[in-house]
This record gives sequence, structure tokens and C-alpha cells, in this order.
Amino acid sequence: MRPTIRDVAREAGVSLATVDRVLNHRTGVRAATIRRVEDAVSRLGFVRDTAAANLSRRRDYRFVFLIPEGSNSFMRELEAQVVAMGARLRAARVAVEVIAIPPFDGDALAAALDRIDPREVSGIALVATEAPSVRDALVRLAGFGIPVVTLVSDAPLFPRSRYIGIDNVAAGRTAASLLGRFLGPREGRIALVAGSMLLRDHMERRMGFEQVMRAEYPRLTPLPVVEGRDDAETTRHALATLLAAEPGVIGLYNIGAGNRGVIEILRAAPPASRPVAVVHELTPHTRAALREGLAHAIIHQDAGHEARSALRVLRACADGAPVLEARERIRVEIYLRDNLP
Amino acid sequence: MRPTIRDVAREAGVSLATVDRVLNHRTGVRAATIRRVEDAVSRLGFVRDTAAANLSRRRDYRFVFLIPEGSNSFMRELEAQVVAMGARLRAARVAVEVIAIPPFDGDALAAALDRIDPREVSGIALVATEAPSVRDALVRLAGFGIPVVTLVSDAPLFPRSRYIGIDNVAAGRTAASLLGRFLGPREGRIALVAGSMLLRDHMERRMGFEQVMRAEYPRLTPLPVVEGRDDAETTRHALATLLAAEPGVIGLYNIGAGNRGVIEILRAAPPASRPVAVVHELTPHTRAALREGLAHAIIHQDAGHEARSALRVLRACADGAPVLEARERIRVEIYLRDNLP
DNA sequence: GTGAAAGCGCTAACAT
DNA sequence: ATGTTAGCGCTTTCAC
Repeated sequence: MRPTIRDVAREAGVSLATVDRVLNHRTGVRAATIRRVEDAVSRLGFVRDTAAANLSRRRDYRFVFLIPEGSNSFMRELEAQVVAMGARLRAARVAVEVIAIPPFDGDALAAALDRIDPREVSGIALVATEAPSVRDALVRLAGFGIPVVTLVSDAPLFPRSRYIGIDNVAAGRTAASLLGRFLGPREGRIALVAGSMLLRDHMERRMGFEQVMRAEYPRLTPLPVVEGRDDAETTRHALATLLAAEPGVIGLYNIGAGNRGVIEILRAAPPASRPVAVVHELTPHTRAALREGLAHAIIHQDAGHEARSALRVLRACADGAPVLEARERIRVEIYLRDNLP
Repeated sequence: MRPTIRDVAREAGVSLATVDRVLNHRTGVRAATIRRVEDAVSRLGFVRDTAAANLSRRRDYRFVFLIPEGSNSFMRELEAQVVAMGARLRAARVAVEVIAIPPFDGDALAAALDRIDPREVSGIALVATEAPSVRDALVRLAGFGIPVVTLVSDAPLFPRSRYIGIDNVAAGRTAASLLGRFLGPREGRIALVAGSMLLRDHMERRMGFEQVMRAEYPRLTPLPVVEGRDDAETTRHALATLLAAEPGVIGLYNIGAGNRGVIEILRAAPPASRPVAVVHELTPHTRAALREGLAHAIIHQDAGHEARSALRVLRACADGAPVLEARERIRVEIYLRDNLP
């Protein structure tokens, strides 16, 4: 039979309340008594039942997620995962709310943050935009001690407890390695497409990409980045313009979203002149492209993992509990045709 | 304020006991009463607090993990992860016990299973060996309704609730794709090393590997598999013998463990004649080899994920609760020098 | 069939 | 500085 605080109390010769005080490091207990209780705890191998403790405390949680709205498949998947996990966690006294934010709009994000009443919220997760107004809003929330995590795209200089997402420099390096290896001895230009170079994640991916290209594949020449606003049609048009102007493109790295636009272009190209393509995020479209041989590798991050990780980390922050680092590290996943999940 | 069964009882005009009966689908409630309670539940949006329910039920869990002993780094990591998670879960009324089993020994595994008292255990996880004695032991446990999951290596024809591990055919295919792509237009032989061709996981990996090689890289010729018993020294010796007999080996796939032996051979070989190497499982040794350029890709499965997944699945089985499929799928992870975690 | 009441292990007033 | 007691939300006898 598992020991309870009753057993500890008896063993230490004190009351339940005193055991509770010691367990929760509350003041007003003589040092000698503390020792007796602690001895009893270790002698019995007592471990506090957190469910019972939370029940008694009437502890509950309210977490808010701020996620960009729009057609970006990855963001939609992330939102769905947050909602799904929120539904599951209702039975564990946690409520999750998702607020849609116009994308690429720091002020809209800041306004949404300002609207949050810190007394009603136990934690916030947001896909960060690095605008001064966002910083101000986060400073205010930090003042109230609200745990905040950044999701997918970080803002390392803003007050936030933690970033939950991939190492984007590593992702960019990985893209370069894959292209370099897949292209073998060939020589030529590489097209780069991004959503916006003002987004930290896109910028970091590009940096990692260029690092590896310069150091290891000097025969491959990355072209200047074209921006597609993470939108299929804009991306398609930008890429079409680039390819028309630049012959000799043998590789392509889509740093951001807008994959549908990229894939259309690849499909329209004559097979012999199609570049080797590496894109981000496994979605129904990129999966189909990989299967068809239009894309050659997908670099992915697991939206479900990120959603659950954010929830676990926010809860741990709210409880002052430790975080299991290895579990929360988001992997830079590589998918080829053969290891698709 | 979150509704409780008191609110539901009041709303439905019945007692707490009746609400409980309906919630738990117990018999002895008039159909009309059931409807009234269910209506009240949905009107209030009531969700049962599982922590309170489990507390009241005095529900606790005892899970047993049977893991091969020995020097296999992956198995040691798996064991460490199970132990670590077990320690965390003690506060949630779950006890985890790990039993070490001699590797490659079906009868020893069966004997350990036979020693388990089904009344004292709520679930079992094992790294399966497909021996008849193991089957018999699992049949007995299934008779008592004990949930069983297989870890890392499956036994699909034995009674078990679920397999928790990677798709090994996909892993083998992935290895072949990587070798094929990395070798480019080169032509030659591929060395294959495994622990034992009697292990299902190794056999499946080999099958996937050959599938892709034959279909897509006919210029590459896989040699017959040499067996290293998942042991560094045995593996080293077996591989050395093979390479001495077979010149023209330009690629290598280590299907099983014993990576230390493989890496020694690679390091000893003159750089110009070193094969392109794909190995399994990220460990301190394989990580160093990847960094040094001795190995070129690592195919990995996350031991921590597997340990936690097994625990979650066993708990869900014990509770008759649903499993979130996407969360429990173990990924075939690919690591290059650039996306190492 | 249905209800009243006594816990599950812990916390938090309120006493002393 | 320490103890007593009434819950937290749910389950489970035991009556009626």
C-alpha cells in the first residue's frame, strides 16, 4: 500500500497540517520538526499524489494560443492540434482558447496580447512577430508573471519563458546538405523562395543554408531570395518570374510556406529540366509532390508535438515544476519517399 | 465555474449516485432517468474530472517492462527512459518495474513472463522474441485480460494489444534510398551487417532495403548479410572478414547494433576506400562517427518517445480509453550532420 | 430504481 | 508552532 500523508504524520508524530507545511515548504515549522517529517518521508518512500493535491487546491488552468490565420497549411494543422489537445485536457481541468491573428502583422498581435486579462490566464503561447509593439505587450504580461512561450518562430530578445520549435539554422543547413548530396557533382544555380525575409525563422533557415553551401558546395550558387508571403499564388508568380529570368537552376529550396505555388511550377516544368527540390512542412500537398517525385525531400516539424509541448511547458511554468528537456526538443525531421509517416 | 456532478444532479433532479450510474454506464437506471441526466450533462457542458474519479476509485497502475540486458546502447537508453518516466509517474499512482532479460533467448523471456502474477500487474511491455514459448506465455496473460505491448521488435502473430516501434520495412527502404542517392552514379557492392536474421526487425529492414535497391539502384549490389549478434567485437570481426574477401564495397548498411565494431573498421580503412555508411540508432558513438564523416546518415527511433508511448498506451488499455494514434506513431528519423539534436 | 453518506489523499481555513 | 476540521469532485457501499 502506497504511503499517504497520514502515514507520514503518524511516523513523524505530527499532524497532517504539519506534514503539509513541510511538504509545501511553508514557513512556521521548527527546524527539528521539519527534519522529523523529512526523515519519515524518506523512510516511507512517500510521494505526494499530485492529482489529489490539485483537486484539493481547486487548481485549474486557462491557456491562450495566438495563431496566425489564413491558408498556411502548417498553421491550420497547428491550430487543429491545439484544439484537439485542449478538448482532451478538459477532463484534467485545463481550458484552451485559440485566438486567430492576421499574419505578418505585429500590431494586430500586440493588440490581441493587450486584450488579455492577466488575472484570467495561466499561460500564453504565440507565434511571435518581432515588432516593438509585441515586445511591449510581452513586457506587460511578464510584469504579471504570466508564462509565455513562443511557437514555431522565436523572438529571443523579448521576454518569454521558452521557444518551442525547431532550430531553423539547422533546418537550413539540412536543406543545403540534402541538395548538395542529391545533386552530386552537378554545377549550377539554386532558387530560394521564402515567405518574408523579415520573419526570423525564414531568415535563420536561409543563413544555415548559405553556411553549408559556401563551405561545402561551392559549385552550387544560391540566387537571391524571392518572397511569396507564404501564399500559394504570390509564391507561384514570384518563382515563375525568377525561373524565366534565370536559366540553369538545378536546385530549389522553399524556405517558407506557399508550397502549392512551388509545386505547380515544378509540375509545369519539363521533367528533364526540373530542379531537385527541398521544401518545408509535410502537408497533403507536399506529401503528394514527394510521392510524384516533384519534391525530393521534406523538412518537417511536428505540429502535434509542438502543441502538446507548449501545453506541457506552460503547465510546468505555471506550477513551477521542472521541464523534461529531451521531451520538449522539437526535431528537424527529414522525410523522403520511403519514411513518410 | 466548471460544472460538477452536483450541478448535473440538481439540473436533472436526481441524486449524485444516479448521475454516477449514468456517467459510468451502470445498469439499474430507468431509461427516462438516463435521458434526463444526459440532457443535463450536455446542457451544462459537463466533463468528468478524471483525477477526482481516479482518486475516489483508488485506481493505481503497475506496469512491467521486459528489456534485453547487455551492452546494446539502444536498449540501455530505452531502459533509462523507462526508469526515468517511471520515477515521474509515481506521483500519478503508477509504478513501473523493469526486468532484465538475456538477449536472443526466447525461453528466458517466456520464463520471465510466466513468473508474472496477472493479479498484480496492469500491463506489460516487452521487446518481443518470436519463440513458441513466448507465444504460450502471452496467450496465458491474454487469458487474464492483461494489456501487452511489444516494443522495438514486433511479434504480429502473438496476442498483443499493439506494437510500439518503427516500421522496419520503411527504415530499410530509407537506408537504401539514402545510400542510392549519396552514391550517385557509382557502381559497386553494398555490405550488409545485422545482429541476427532471426530477429524480425532486422529481417524487415533488410527486406525494405532490398526492395528499393532492386527497383531503383540496380547498379548497386547488396552482399549477403553477415551477422554480428548486436555485439561490437563480433560485428567488427564479421565485417572485417567480409571486407577482406570482397573488394569493391562502396556502401555499407548496418541493420542492427554493434555500431562500435562497424565504426572501428571504417576508421581503420584508408579514407579513399571508405564506403558510404548508413547505420541505425543515434548513440554517442554513432553521433561521433557522423560528425567525423565516418558515417553518412543515421536512421533513428526515439527511445524516450517509445518508453512514454508504451506507458500511455498501456494506461489507455487498462482504462479502456482511446489512444491518440498520431501521437503514438514512432517516426523513422533521419539524421545527417546538420540536423543532429 | 434511487438516494444518503462515508471516504479517496491532499489543502486551507480556523483554532489553540 | 502545531492541530482540527471541512472540503475538492467523484465513487461506492448500504439503505430504502
